[in-house]
Amino acid sequence: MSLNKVILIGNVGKDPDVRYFDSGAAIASFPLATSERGYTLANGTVIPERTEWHNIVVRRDLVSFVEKWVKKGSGLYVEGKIRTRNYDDQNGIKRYVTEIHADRIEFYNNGSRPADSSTTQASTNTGNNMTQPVQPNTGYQQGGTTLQSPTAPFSESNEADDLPF
Amino acid sequence: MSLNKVILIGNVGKDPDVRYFDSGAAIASFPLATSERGYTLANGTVIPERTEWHNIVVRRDLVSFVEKWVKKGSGLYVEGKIRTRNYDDQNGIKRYVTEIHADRIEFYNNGSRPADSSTTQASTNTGNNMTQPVQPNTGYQQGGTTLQSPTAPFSESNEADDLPF
Amino acid sequence: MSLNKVILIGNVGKDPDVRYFDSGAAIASFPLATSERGYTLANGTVIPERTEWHNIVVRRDLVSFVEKWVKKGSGLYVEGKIRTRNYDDQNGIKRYVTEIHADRIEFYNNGSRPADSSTTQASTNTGNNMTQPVQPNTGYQQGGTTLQSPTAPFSESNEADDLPF
Amino acid sequence: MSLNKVILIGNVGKDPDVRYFDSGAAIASFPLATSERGYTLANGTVIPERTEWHNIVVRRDLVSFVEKWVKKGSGLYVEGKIRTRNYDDQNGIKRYVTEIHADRIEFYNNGSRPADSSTTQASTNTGNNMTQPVQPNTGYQQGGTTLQSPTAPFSESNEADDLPF
DNA sequence: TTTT
DNA sequence: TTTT
Repeated sequence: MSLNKVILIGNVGKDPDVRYFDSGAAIASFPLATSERGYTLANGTVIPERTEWHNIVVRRDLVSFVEKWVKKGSGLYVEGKIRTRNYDDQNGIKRYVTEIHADRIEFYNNGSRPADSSTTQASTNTGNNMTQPVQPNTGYQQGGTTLQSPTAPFSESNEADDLPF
Repeated sequence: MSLNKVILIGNVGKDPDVRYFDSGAAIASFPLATSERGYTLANGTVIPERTEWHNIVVRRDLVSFVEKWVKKGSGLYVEGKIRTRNYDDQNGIKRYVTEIHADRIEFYNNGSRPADSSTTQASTNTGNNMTQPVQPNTGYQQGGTTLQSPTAPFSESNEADDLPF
Repeated sequence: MSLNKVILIGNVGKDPDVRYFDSGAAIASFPLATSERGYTLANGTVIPERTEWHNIVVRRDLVSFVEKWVKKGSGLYVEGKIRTRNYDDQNGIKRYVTEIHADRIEFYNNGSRPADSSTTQASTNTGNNMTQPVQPNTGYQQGGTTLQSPTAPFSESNEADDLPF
Repeated sequence: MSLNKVILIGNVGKDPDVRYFDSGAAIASFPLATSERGYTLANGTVIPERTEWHNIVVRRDLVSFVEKWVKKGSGLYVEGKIRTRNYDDQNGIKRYVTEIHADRIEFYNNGSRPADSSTTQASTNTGNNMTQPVQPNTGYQQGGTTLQSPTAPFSESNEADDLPF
């Protein structure tokens, strides 16, 4: 009986870092900022704006989407789960990093049109013989039965799960 | 083992309808629109934009917040649950209406400042000796106006925010 | 700027109804119950348990998963969006039905093992040369680039969107 | 334009740590485990069960609820937001800790009755002249103990539930 | 450190 | 390091 669900809307702090492995697996990562606006209490205390930075990690078929479309400054909707991994730093001390493993990423309109969870899947599932827009109509999500093709066996994606980042 | 959770971001279709009852109870309701943007398929088929209208229902202490701040056109973040009620129409036929009973409402910036789930509760808890902004800094959720009582001033809660634990 | 997101955990009220169309499109639907438990107020008033029924609608690649695994009584985690459609009843009166269009379905352990959003996608993305378990390890979700195969063109899935159920 | 939302269902790893400050502020914290079940890939690779530990932090009026009811082993539903804070360790090196600041906590039935987001608020708002159950009927959320004031008894809010609007 |  |  368990659920681990994260929903974020925020802005990308810098261009994604994308890495490919010999196994064929790939991983992308980038920082995403969410902000709480500041306010003033009744007693005059000023609570300043506060920005939270999230480490977004992307695997499998989401990687190519991120590599192609996500840039510094992009406004994104991200769904995923929390994962904390640990590693030993240069002093042999165990350190922890918490990341958001994304299952779904959508562009969250920078001023223009609305986005919706439904549209996303639809317009995503294209990208073939269609002329690509300068910005994607929508987003992307993990999943899909056909990922298990011989050229991208599922086990690889999961081996990547054990990589130290 | 049950969960019934709805998260919406959209725009208010018309000014809320607010009703008060002899019992002291109050209820507010208004339509909220969420939109999926349209797109064009690879084969040229045009899928038009689609707007979904949700009946938002508000009770208890959220009512006064809605009455005061929510207007036609307001951009809102709404959390709640789905409820379908039925009634007999003029022909004695049972009819069903599905509504979203809101547990939490926040203003979702119309172009200006960001909002965050945390800020909301804070700046909501106003209504005392504080000069009211023209638009609320934030939103509201079920429960909690009385946090800003003299015995538990809000600033204290926030001082705790800086404690190393 | 829009979001329409529903998260439900509940039990299936009866075996899914599955329909196939000449276009190749398919649709499955079933009722899902979520329950609020009853309680007694301080003044002695008894608030009884309340069950909410949701109309779950499933399309595309989720259909075969549902047809194969989902049964009356199944405990499910469902993510999706709200959609209200209308039709004219036998008296020519416009009637409305609100449905949850599922983007993701997972089995939510009936007493046994925990489920998690991540696991789900993983164990789902198999189903090839693997011997099938009596009950799936997990669930399923919409998406996947390769859905747009010639035998299941995307436009068909969307034509189904206009069907009266 | 920002959202930072976490939804967890899991089990408490040890009894909460509760601290009170001179200011009157209080804070509670405890670890919560979510688990992904293991599975076997088509190629025979065994992916073991994986447990994720979350640091839950609770403030304000949620603290007393946690102190009273939450124990090691408790099955909880937790809603909140992600926050990462940093501090300098004994070697003067900056370290980071990511925590989930809870806005809402509910008991998630250990085998028995269902829970629902609505019920929660209701049965929570007790703590007056009512005999307390051994385990709370439900959960709690930020804000709102004072709803059960004489001028706004909870039963009234619920009578409104039956009004045709 | 929890649960199944 | 992003956005407003």
